[in-house]
Amino acid sequence: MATRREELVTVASRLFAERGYHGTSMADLAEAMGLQKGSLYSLTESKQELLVVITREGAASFHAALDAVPDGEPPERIRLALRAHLGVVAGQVSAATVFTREWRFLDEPERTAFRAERRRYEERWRELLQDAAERGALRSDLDIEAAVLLVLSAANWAYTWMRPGANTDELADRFFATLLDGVRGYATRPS
Amino acid sequence: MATRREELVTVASRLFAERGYHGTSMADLAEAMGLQKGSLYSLTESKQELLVVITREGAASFHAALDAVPDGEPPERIRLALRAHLGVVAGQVSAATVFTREWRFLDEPERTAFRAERRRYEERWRELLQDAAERGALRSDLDIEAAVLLVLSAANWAYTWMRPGANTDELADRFFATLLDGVRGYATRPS
DNA sequence: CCTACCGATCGGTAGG
DNA sequence: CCTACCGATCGGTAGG
Repeated sequence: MATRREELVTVASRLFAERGYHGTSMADLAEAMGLQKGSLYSLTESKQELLVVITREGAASFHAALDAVPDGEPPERIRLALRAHLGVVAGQVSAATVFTREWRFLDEPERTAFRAERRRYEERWRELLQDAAERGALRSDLDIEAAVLLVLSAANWAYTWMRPGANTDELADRFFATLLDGVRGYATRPS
Repeated sequence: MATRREELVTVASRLFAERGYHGTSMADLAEAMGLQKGSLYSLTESKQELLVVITREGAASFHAALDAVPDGEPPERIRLALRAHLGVVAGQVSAATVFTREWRFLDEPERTAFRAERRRYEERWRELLQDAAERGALRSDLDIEAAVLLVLSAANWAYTWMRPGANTDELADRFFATLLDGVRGYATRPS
């Protein structure tokens, strides 16, 4: 049973994702909530505050999903991490969209804090690959920076094509298989 | 020697990329041009018209870059196409950003036309990979859809991290190498 | 390219 | 949660 406050955050996620933060007015939000514009201010102190909570909850969701990935063989962990990330995107496409695309309209100091938080998330992916490489699960001459950027590109672009009902586990596995062995498939064997 | 009209389009690209279409006012554009707001209307008929030309020119640039890729061995062509795309992004980061992120604020019917145009561009990438696969340059069991989505993710996400002076040829080659042989590097050989 | 202006809408507030 | 309102700003226009 969602509170009106929770409903408002959900509605704001949807509209910010659809029309952009600056393309959404408080009047739009009020209409979607079935309220008068002035009444919104009993549920939030400002439009900006809604953006803050949506981006924070987005960050928390992505981190939590990664936290839940069990330990295990290095390359397998990457596959599960990819499943985790795409699962969050599909489960909350609007929030993921605001997190990825609208965060830049955060006022300072939240904007700077957000960037630091996102960097931390990307760092976790780098460590995931780094760790796999160090444990000999990846080719010895791997260009880790390029690989990380490739994985993050796939992860960060996903909100643009993700369908709510998509089978993200299967999608993640297909991405992973392509990344793991490449499109050519007869690479130099590891030395 | 750029005309004032051309200057305005360049300035609009930069501000739309920095602050978003709805986050940029005609007053902002006027200030950046050193004009009074009303004076802009001798250079453009509306703010929307600026968005239309920026996104159109962006589409034209990406297509032209792909057109200029010479024929050749299939996998090599993919590498050069990647260089072409990243070169456009680095050469016109602002326009590429507006093209990738702000196009959704196009009014109809331009918005629908834009989507069709972008789909055509993505189709060219699919054909590039498809062709390479059919000519035996890629592994026989390749998941082409996943590979195309991976390449397009890397291409479409590039505007977020690209630095204007970046060596895009080298970056493209590193992406290509990672994509070609994968992160593991001891895949099944093609049958 | 400027000045002066238009009606509409913006985010937000007061008082109930 | 509503009505009534605030000053500021919005994109755009008229007339020069």
